Amino acid sequence: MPLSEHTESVQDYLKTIFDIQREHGRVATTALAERLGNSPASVTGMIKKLAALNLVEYEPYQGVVLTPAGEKIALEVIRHHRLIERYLAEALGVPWDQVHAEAEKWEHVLSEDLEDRIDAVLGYPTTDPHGAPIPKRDGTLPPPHTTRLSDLQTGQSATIAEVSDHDPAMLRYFAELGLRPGVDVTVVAVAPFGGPLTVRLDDVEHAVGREVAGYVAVCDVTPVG
Amino acid sequence: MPLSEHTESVQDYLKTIFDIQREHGRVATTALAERLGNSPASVTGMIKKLAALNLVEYEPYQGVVLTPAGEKIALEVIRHHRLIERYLAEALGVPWDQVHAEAEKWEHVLSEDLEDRIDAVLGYPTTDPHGAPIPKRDGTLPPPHTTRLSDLQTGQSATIAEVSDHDPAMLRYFAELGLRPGVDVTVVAVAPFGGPLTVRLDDVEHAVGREVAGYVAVCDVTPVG
DNA sequence: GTAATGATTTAGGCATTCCTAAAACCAGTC
DNA sequence: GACTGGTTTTAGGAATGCCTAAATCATTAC
Repeated sequence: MPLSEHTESVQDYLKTIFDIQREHGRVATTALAERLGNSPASVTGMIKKLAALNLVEYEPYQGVVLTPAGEKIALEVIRHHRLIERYLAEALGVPWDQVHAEAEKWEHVLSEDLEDRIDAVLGYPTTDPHGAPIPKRDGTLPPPHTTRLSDLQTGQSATIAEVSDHDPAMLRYFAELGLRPGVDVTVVAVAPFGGPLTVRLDDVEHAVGREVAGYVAVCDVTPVG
Repeated sequence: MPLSEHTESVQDYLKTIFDIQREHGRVATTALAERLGNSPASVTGMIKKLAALNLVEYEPYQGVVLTPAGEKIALEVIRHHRLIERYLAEALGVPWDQVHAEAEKWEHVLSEDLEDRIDAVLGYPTTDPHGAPIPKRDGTLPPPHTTRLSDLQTGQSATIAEVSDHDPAMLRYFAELGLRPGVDVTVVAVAPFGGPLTVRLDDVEHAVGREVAGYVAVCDVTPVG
């Protein structure tokens, strides 16, 4: 039953299914294959194994959904991942845009005992360095953010709440811009049809009042005022 | 060439071969199999692979010796292992007799960057919590200790230098006795034929002057006076 | 010198997880 | 209702690393 009973592969599949499921509901084989960097054929094979373990519900050609058991494990893996990201950034000074890859490896070797120690040393944090919430030990996770930068009108202000860490290049881009969780921004201009927008960073060190443009619209935000 | 080019299995084999080689010179298949918990047949198979990679010299029926390339990797793995043990004990408060198992998993996922950060946070330590020396980045490692408790005469004093961590049960036993690196002891009695001996612990908290008997003779020591 | 004993290797298999190529399926278009 | 394009699954295979059982080797004892 515990996390450590499953292979790293299984853990990675469940974690990724959870991620996609939060965005799209049912998880298609191809979407999963793309995110994992495996071929669709391989994914089909593993899906059958997960279904046999009662970790996902699988209807051929219809994609998968996590069972409660699968979701429980996914949340444990994600908790490990985000706690470690936070720990690497805070205790070891790893730049926040580089912690993801490292955590990807460490999440699989973290014992429950060490998880508790790290959690305590950090003072029981609630988010990782990208702003994503850390699941509680009991599997509790707040609902996803509902507003993105692209939802704002020109002139509106907001606080960056969470930055996606799926694409390393985009993450580095955000880091260079100074666009990280906690930063206040104001929308200066919006391209038509939901294209790139320009924002003013209100209180970033070295960049007060600086304006940046580009594909920053995918950030989750908490609107201000 | 770098450590991460090799599988965890290969890393474990090289590390273990290095360990045994330090004690016994040439490494027999059976000795390796026992230490790794694998069957001798499996070990033969892997040895052939290591030989093909030029990491060991292998003469059938004659055991193996590490090549310079193999030794380099072994020392990197051991450096990872001991640095992590030290880190777990010092930064996360893991009891010193329990760090080994945890480090066994973590050693394989430590990047060079993180190795440097951990090394710096610890202030560039030279030994792990069992008293074993941490190889330097360039692969330097001091020669093994030459004196064991069992080499001492009744009445002689010494400082515990290193405690073997191969057997978890024995390690727990040492921890319970308070017999850890840095502790000063005096030999009170010696059984004949190199059997168990009795020592007085001179400066252990809660145990000043306490005497313990049993198989404590395997500890490495630095004789005093 | 030969025979027994223990160490080592070979032979044959199994589990995991991935791959490519080919077949099957599904949905939207004409 | 058949076609077509994209999605998904099946079929067949490869690499890794482990196992047991059976042969082979080396050494020690007599």
